[in-house]
Amino acid sequence: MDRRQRKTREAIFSAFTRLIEKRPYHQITVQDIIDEADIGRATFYAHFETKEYLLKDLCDELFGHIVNTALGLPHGHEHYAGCRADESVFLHLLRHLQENDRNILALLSSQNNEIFLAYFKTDLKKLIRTQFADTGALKNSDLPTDYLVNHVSSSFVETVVWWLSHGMKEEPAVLAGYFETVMKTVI
Amino acid sequence: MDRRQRKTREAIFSAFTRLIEKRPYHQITVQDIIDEADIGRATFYAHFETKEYLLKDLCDELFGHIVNTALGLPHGHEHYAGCRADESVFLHLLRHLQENDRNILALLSSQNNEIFLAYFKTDLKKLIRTQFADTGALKNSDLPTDYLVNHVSSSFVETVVWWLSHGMKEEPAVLAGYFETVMKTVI
DNA sequence: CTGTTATCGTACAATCTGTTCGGTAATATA
DNA sequence: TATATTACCGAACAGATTGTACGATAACAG
Repeated sequence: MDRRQRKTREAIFSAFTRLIEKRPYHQITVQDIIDEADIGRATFYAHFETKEYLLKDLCDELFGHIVNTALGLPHGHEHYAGCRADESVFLHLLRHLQENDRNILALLSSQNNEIFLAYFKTDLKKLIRTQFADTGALKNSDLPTDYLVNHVSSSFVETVVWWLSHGMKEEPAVLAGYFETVMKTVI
Repeated sequence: MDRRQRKTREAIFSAFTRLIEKRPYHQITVQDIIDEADIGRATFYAHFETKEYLLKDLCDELFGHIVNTALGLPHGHEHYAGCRADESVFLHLLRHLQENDRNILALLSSQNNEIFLAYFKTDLKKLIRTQFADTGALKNSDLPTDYLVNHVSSSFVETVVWWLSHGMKEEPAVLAGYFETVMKTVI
């Protein structure tokens, strides 16, 4: 990839992130992004068809990375340093979030979180399915697997949101404890 | 309230509902609503400051009504006819949803559901708080009440969405059973 | 019957969108 | 280093949307 392309793409991501921390997603125009990134109009459209595709690409990068480390798969980067073999996937994810790669927490806790959370949940479902459902780690096998996978993923996302909205007062281990308590019937 | 005002307001709600069943919320313009409702431009803005306030008012009407019947409070209407005294609040809500007042299910299952679900969840939280948290019906009192209320509300909303996305194949009683199973640790 | 007011129709400036174009400069490659 | 490629710029464009303003009309309440 051309160095100019990389720089422009990064400038757009960066500008978009900066803006999304300030105001809701749907109040941000392509014009705003262009101004903030200080690039030409045509250049933006050469990179992203619409604002929505920009959002999608950013989320793919952010959540794809986090979920892949949880899968133990490399993603162009080394494995997360503070990882311990014996901790649960959920604690692992929480620790990773706490590191706040690329200000991911600001995005999830901003007024817009619904939009980012939808992408987060999608990636999380894949993780839960391969990590739990496919390995037979779910209790209540009389309930539909789809329902259980969805329940676990949604609940974890909601746990993270609750954590953020209260200022992340709890340690990751404590929060993981909360989550595992309410999930006792399922996992 | 002036009869003309009532008619216009209803025409706007109706047009908006019809549109939202066809395409995503953020792809609907005020212009579209004006055309569909067949009213003057200034008339729309005399009723709603923005599209977002229209959404809010509609949701207040829809979910406020449903949640209030669950609370046993009258809301300008008589109590839900098929109500049985011994059934759980959740089963009651599901039955009420199945009746599909004002095409509420179309809204919740449309591509945009996130927007409506946020309002649904807000109203549901109030219900859960007064119905369970304040009456001491929640187990795990060592976990923060906020966290538990949020968990129950979110999980119920997710259950409804899962139900809708699969064509509502299950009877309300069966679905309520699913929900109560995964909630066994909490309620 | 009379005063009030919701609506209409039209018009308006301001903004945003997505595309086009020729010119410039950075880049990859040989 | 020389050359061909390509990403970027900046300006311009039509089309659509937004929110507001106005007088005229007709429905409404008392």
